[in-house]
Amino acid sequence: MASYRRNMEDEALRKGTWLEEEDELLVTFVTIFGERRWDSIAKASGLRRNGKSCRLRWLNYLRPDLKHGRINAEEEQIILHLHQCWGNKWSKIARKLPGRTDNEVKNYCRSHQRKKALAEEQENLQTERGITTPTPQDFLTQEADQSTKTWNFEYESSVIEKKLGISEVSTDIFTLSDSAFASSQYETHLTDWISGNLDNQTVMIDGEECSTLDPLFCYPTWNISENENNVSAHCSGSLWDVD
DNA sequence: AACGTCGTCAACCGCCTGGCC
DNA sequence: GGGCCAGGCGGTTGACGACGT
Repeated sequence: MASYRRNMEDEALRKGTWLEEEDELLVTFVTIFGERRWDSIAKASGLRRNGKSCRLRWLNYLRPDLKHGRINAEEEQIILHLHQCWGNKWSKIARKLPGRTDNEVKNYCRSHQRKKALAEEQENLQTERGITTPTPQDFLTQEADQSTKTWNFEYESSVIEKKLGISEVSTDIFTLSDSAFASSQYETHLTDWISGNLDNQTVMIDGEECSTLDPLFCYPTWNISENENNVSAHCSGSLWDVD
């Protein structure tokens, strides 16, 4: 009998796209009841939706603090970096982007990954045919060779390897492997840094205003001092000031 | 204009977790 | 401790519009 009643209730439930009237009703009842007890809201409002559906509609679409519209370049950088760091922790990533939902972040990442996969596929095809496209590292090395003796990517790499205690290095810290990063002193620091700095703040660096959301702000600046006995390196920039 | 393909986004589903009794 | 329930989360699907042919 109970299951029969449940079936009848389920059949009466609406699914699919929300109507404007439903939205208005939901907003009214969330205003009264607050953002909880979604089953009660669903029943009290007379909406033929279940509590989960109401909650989702509110969180992903109706919440007044939501930012509607396309993901901008700054947000894109944050999403991609944090996805590299945390993996598919969509809600965790979304919390660092005010006004964005986990659903938006997830959808964005998926379409981005699809594009990336396509690009890689094409790259592989080109490689098979013997055509290669230059990597950022190629440019770094070229530039270093031409402009200054102090900046040599190979040299920098080995210093960074030593500093982080890893065998492979990337100029993009977020692409470091989990194990390499977890074993370094920077792991805890980075987590704290991200938590503390992903609100858009303006800071002064070398007399210039910089946003803490600017991806360049995340990259280390390596100060290398050399004497007869040893070579020491210290990386600077707010993210890299461990001490 | 008609059709097919692709990308985006909203919504649903199932599993998991935490709180309460 | 165990069952129940509400809510959170990530994966998946389907609708729809944009764009190309």
